Amino acid sequence: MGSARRSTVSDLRRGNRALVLRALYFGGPASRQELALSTGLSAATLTNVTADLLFDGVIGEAGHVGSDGGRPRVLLRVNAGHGYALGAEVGETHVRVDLFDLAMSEHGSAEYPLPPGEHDPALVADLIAAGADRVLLGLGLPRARILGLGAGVPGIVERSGVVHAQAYGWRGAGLGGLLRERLPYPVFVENGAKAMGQAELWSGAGQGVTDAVVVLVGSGVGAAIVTGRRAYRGVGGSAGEWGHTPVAVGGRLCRCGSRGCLEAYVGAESVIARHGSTGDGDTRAAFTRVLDDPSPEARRVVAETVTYLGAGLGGLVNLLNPERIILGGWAGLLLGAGRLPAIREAARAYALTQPYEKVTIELGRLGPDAVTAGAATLVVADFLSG
Amino acid sequence: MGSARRSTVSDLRRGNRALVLRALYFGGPASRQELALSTGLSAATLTNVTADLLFDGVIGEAGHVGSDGGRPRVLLRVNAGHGYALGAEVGETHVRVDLFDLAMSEHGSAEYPLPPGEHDPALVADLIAAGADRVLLGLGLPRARILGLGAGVPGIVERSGVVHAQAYGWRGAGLGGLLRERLPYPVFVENGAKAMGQAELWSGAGQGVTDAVVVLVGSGVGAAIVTGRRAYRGVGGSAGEWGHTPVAVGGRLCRCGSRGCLEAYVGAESVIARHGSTGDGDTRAAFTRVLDDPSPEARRVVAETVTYLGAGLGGLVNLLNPERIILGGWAGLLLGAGRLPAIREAARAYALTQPYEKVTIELGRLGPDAVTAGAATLVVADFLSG
DNA sequence: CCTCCTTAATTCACGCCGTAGACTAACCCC
DNA sequence: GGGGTTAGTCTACGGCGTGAATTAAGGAGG
Repeated sequence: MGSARRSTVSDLRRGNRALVLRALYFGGPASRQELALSTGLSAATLTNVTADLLFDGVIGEAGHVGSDGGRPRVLLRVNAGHGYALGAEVGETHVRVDLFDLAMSEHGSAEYPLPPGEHDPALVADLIAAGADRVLLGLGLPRARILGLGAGVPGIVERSGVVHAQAYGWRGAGLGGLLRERLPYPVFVENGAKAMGQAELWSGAGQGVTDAVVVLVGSGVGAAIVTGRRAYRGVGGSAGEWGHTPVAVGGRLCRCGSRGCLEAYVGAESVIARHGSTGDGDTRAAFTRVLDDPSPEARRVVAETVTYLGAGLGGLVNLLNPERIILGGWAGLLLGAGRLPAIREAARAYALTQPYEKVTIELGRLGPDAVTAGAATLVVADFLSG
Repeated sequence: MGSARRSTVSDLRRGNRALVLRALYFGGPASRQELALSTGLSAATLTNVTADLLFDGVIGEAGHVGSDGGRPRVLLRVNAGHGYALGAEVGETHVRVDLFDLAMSEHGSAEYPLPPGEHDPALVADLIAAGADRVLLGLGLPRARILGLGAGVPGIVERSGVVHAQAYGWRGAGLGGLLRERLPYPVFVENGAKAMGQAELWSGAGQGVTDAVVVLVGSGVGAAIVTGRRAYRGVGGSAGEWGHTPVAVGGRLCRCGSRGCLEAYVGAESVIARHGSTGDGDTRAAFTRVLDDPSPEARRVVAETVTYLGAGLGGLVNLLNPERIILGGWAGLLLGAGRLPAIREAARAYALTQPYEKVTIELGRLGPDAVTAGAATLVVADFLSG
């Protein structure tokens, strides 16, 4: 953030409107009275602002609340159906688009397969646009109700929506621009893992928390650093590349070419390889086999994985002093399902006492639509701040 | 940051006033014309706001600038002498207070020794207050010109000014409160390393940069993560504990009790110990001897140190994707003086290409008053934002 | 049923703000 | 010294949030 701009007197209104809206969105139903307290605005202003929001249908009344001899307070809440956000996921083999309302409830889904190895940006944009059209078809939503579309993609996303993803051959693919040409509503593009991390804070294991790190363990290892409920991007949009943090200088060779990366110890494929399993194509099944294998050799590999993961987490706790760490990603969830206490213990061993006491380490709670939900939160975040 | 509050219409003025002031402070002298462009405010508002600032003496005119046939532009600049900030440093053996003007030029200094091993918070607060009084004595500054005092202290500082520093036996020392009881102007307390990091961005090797990591290598190893020109604190104020990031799981024993911490390879004492020097008390001299020792054994130790430091830096680059990394701390400066290219090369080897291309790794530029200067920037930052 | 009390929400007059557009100031060139 | 050009100021206007007064909506007590 360079310089927060606030200039005209009507920006003031916009800002206060957003302030009230956010208070209602994240703080649940509340009366004008409570809102005045939590936002610091005067009762008079609250009447004005809420009148605006009510008129626009953004919020609605939600019953009264008892009185001790005075006029009862009218509860207000965000009208979940006032706006809808589209969330898209660009995966290895498919493109998927989900429709969410403001409460992040899903209202429709569309999925198209991608031809193997084919990730032409224009084709991807076409499929996303087609999915958006299809998912909206039949619902009869006026266009004004569609707040926008967020897309979660692999690789590094610059601020403008330009994407770099080696695996897809994208070197500066202008996906944001391509989507904006095709869609009549605002478009947001973000790295899928970062979007997912934001989703965990909005509707998963990080509800109520504003600063956290969401750790994603799959074949690769990554992290989404979330501050102020928003994914931290860094200067080029690549912040959160956690997998290639050196945890054993001169250690195991990593697929990135370096040595001793965290991913070379904790990534699913490394675990499988260290166990000596043959890659039969189904990484997930192989990983589960390692976890369930009772042989001492397998137990050693798993224990080592837990140790390295804990070391990595300890480093994160020390460096970032987050309020919560959320372990996710398919391998992370499988590993954490039975071994979360051991992971916590390993993290404690490598973290300093002070910051470790402030953090809670939890498992991610979001299902398979985490990426699309996260992408949709980009849209909702924009709606809530402007 | 939870929720940015902006409510009344006069907060709007305060915000715009601060916006203009910051533009002038960080952007150097500028005409109203240029300010209108850079802040987005209208020319009329700029006249109003600058008239206010001129009236208060916060800014002043700084000559005219040529014209190509039109009215010449009047340059405005911050009046460095309008306000003064006190910066205090609480060291192992002394307490020091420096006085800075808004341009961060030093205008006076006072230093008191601390009795060996004696760090009673009330005593420290007394000495800081005495130092502040002494440094102000004779300058005849009206109290309104003193914007406040910032204190850089060891350990973990909570938001309220409560300090935890094991080495000093401070467990929740209420230094902020103690200072506020003694001083008639605002008080800010922050970890010394974080304050120093902020200083490097304001007047050192990070000028013009808003997001950077300042790495401090001495006997201990730490980092100050600076985003938006402010030190990142984390949830409990302990963010930036970089020294105990595991870089060699199961490796060398660290004084923190864990194994394989970065500090156990890069910290000055570790370097000296690996070289086999005897600790003759003067760590600095011993460290320099290792650096200058031409023996193959010493060269190996130094090369190893560079490698581990590079690995750590690579991890930071990947995780945080900063715009700049500034290497500081006495040992960091000594090491970097001759070996910065090697350190950069080592960092490149452990960082991913994309984020490494966005970062520049530089040596810190601030001298011995870095901590007091940094502490004073806390005061100035407050002045500039409100 | 009516009155009094309490609390929530609204209305109203006021002062302040930023802006557009008209206007003045200050300089250059010829 | 007149025309041209650009910087900065002045004025009228509409919008905002606020405090104080006012209205709305219920409970308690008789």
